[in-house]
Amino acid sequence: MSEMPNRESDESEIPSHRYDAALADSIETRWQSRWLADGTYQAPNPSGSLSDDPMNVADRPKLFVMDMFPYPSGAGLHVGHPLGYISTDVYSRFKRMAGYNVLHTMGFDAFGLPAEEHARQTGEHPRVNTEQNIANMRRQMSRLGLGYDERRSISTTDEDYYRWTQWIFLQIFDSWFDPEQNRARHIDDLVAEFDSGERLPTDGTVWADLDETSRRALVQSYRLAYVDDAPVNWCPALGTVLANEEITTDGRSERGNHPVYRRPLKQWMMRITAYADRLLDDLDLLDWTGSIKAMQRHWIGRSEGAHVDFAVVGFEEESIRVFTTRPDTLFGATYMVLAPEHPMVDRIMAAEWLDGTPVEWTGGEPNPADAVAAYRAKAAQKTDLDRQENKDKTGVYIGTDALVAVDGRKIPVFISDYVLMGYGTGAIMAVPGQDERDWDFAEQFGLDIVRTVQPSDGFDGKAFLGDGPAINSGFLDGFGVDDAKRIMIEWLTANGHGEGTVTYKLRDWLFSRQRYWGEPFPIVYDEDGMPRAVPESKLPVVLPELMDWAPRQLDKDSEPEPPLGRVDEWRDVELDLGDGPRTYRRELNTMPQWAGSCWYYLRYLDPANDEKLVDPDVERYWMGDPADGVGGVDLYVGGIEHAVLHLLYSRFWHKVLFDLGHVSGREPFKRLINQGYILAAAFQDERGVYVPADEIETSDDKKFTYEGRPVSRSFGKMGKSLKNSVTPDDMYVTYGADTLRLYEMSMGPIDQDRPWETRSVVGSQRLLQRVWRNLVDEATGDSTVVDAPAPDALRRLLHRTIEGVSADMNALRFNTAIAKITELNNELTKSPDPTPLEVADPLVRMISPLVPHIAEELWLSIGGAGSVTQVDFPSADPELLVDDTVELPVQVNGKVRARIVVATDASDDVVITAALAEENVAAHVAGRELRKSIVVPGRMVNLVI
RNA sequence: GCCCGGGUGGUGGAAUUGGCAGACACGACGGACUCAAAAUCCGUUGCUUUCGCGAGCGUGCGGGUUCAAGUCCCGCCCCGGGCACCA
Repeated sequence: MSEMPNRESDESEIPSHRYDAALADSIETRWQSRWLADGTYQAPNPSGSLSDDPMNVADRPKLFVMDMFPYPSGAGLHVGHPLGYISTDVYSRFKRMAGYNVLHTMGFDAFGLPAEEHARQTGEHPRVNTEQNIANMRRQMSRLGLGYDERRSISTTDEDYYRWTQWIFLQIFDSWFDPEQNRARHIDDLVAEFDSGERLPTDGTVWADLDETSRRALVQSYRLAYVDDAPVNWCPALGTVLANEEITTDGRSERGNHPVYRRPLKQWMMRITAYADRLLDDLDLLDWTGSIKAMQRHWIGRSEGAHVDFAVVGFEEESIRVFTTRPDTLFGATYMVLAPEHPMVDRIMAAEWLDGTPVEWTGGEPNPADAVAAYRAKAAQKTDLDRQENKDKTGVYIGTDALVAVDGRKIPVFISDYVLMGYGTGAIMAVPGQDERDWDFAEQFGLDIVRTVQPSDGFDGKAFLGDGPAINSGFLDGFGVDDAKRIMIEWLTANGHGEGTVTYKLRDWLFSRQRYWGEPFPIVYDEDGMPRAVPESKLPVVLPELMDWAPRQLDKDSEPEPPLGRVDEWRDVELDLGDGPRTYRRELNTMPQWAGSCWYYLRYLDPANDEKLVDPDVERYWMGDPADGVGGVDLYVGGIEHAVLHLLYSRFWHKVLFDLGHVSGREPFKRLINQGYILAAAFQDERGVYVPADEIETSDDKKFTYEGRPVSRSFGKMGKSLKNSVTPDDMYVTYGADTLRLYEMSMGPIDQDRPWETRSVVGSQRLLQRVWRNLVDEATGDSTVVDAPAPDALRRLLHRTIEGVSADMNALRFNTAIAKITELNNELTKSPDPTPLEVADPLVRMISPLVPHIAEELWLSIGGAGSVTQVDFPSADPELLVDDTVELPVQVNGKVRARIVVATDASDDVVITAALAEENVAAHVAGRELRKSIVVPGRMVNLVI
């Protein structure tokens, strides 16, 4: 205590050892230094470099608790950011005290666009700024008392880290997906199977007849990471291509809201579609919320149905393949639609309109070719937003008809933009009777509408989507939808006109970016332009220093140009890949920001290992779960915004690593919680411009003004854009970090959004002040705790509190845990007697996960040994949880009329007799006959008259 | 349109299995202490009614099941989030 600042009162009469912000500050900073020096939060590994104390592992169960790591932004934290971090910190501390070996650390997702944009503005290299920001965030987090194992912290931009990101890429590159075994295997296995003839190439080529270059090209086409010349989302303003997931629904970039154009480009892709079923099915194994599972299921978009082939009249060798979920409605198909950009359109459109072609089918053009060209031009001009807002059906006939195999009918073929090239086969059979979109189109173009399912009685809509007996459907008539589907698929298969199949909305993952600040690919190209892996021994492929790194400002029609192409001496490299030293050209794209965040949890486990990604023993210990073989991080907390991107990519990589034997379980994150956001009042002036929320004046009649002018109030996510941020530093100055932690945890359930109210923070400070005052003399700073037995009632309350707080903390219900602690402390406050050690000791242990600094100080004060972060959490004596007597509410006809106190083990008769003896009960019964009486032991009595 | 959440005092929220609705806190009001203020401590605080005891009403709305419903069932309304011409 000697180093405590002397704040003896002069005129003011504030006691010198009152728990206020200044005292909190001195306690907090002192303990933070101490924890750092002592390595208080270090978690031992079972083996390897962090296995300093193997016995600590041997006799304790493990728990791996993780937050979604942040991007090290330059703006610093506001009080909304650490909500999740405090939750995991409290939970980790509680579990550590409950006997677990807890791994909890924090890293930084530091590659990505904002660092480049900052560098573009300042001329400073991204690495300089990134490292400053990381240092600043580390400082802010440690000031909050977040207990991390700092030895395990990583940044995705560390060479020692991205070396392994590149290594994983090579594992994926050197793999293919075996559909029979439903798993990834090494690419050499594929070559061996081709060599032996055990497997035949799916493209119909004969392996033995291929030369070396063709063989290599064939193998490329099987890899899980492959180069594809595919239509991509090109964003000239950002100078890069973007993944589908990074595009908003109105066709703009999620970052910066810039226009995005579709264009074909050679890009790296990841074959995530191969894992669609496993990504879908294994969701059932996870303890995640329903909504996030629903989002992933929807994103994967599995849909069962059939492929059906339609012969094209006049083109013997062509057939149109469609995907449908309703093969049972084939008898009701009255026309077909191809996507406007479907490659078959040019081959099968007619030269001339047939006589009698309705003029509205021709788009007013003299021949099909002109109609198609005009329609395509018009469709290309529509933005995705137009298509969403205006769902009127448009299209043109291409002059050609197709044959419905099942009954030989001839039906016209249209193109229309309501059919999307990117889903199914880009072509549909249109069944207006059972599809609303087809109905609209058929009405628009005067096409036949045939119902093939009998609508239910009273149905007065258009297309009927429900179940019912098939009609107008030949051999299907009378069957329900499910049976009819099955029978039709059997017929299609038997007659060679199609087969049952499954389609997904999930697309392969576009994996390359034209950026500087990202992981370089460990790939070089030979003179044939074929990608070759850089040998493992040459990793990492280090990102070259580059001052002219900024992306060019490009226009819509320009070629994307990767910044790394400007470093000539890096671009060309001499390597020996087994056939002598040769010159190769490096891959110049970099990986997307998702790459580093796909696997960081694994590196936390064994951050210094330079032999392996992670030692298998260490991985099994922290990730393993012998019970179900699923494995994974025990608790992962982060924002809902990563519901499909990060969490789907990460699961995909983990499954590949699992298939290849590098990890022991099938899933990376066993339990996931999405924390809510902190909302705060935001104010807009009459122009709608946000004004600083901390300069608003509130008049007596609840009107808000800014600089004398009226403003309107709303609530939104705290942040810069709404000008409603509150910084943690302000809170430290006024209250201290423990108060801030306590307030954030007491606001409500962890997964719920909550409005910030600075004026309410004082309630949390008062609790800490009362706890302090119940244990410490404010004038002298000495402990007032006495070693005397607690009164029986207090002892029983203590044990009930211990029981409740343990249960709440286990279930991450920190708000109710705090309420229970408050109740116990209120009893101490009311009591004129000094606090017995019997109560003070467990009280300090109980508050320690929530408010570790003041807990350490009080622990020292009451004579506790060591750090309170490492002692046992108190446990309740079961005998003290039951009382001899219990107070029961007495209801008459369901309304409470009195309360009685009876023995806990009183018989029903005794309870009813006691209830009837109550004056107010007797008055309500009023001599009427008791028809029924219900006694719920320990809860209540209900008398029915 | 479809799929997830949610709706409880002036405010944030509590009620783990159908069993005392409103724990705990903020705010407000009253009191003690003080020359005074702050801080602290004590008390009141869902609405209506009553001097009081008490009584009536009350968990978005309308029905239902039950001795008993915030909780279960049916039908709606509103708010938030996600997806959306996905065949």
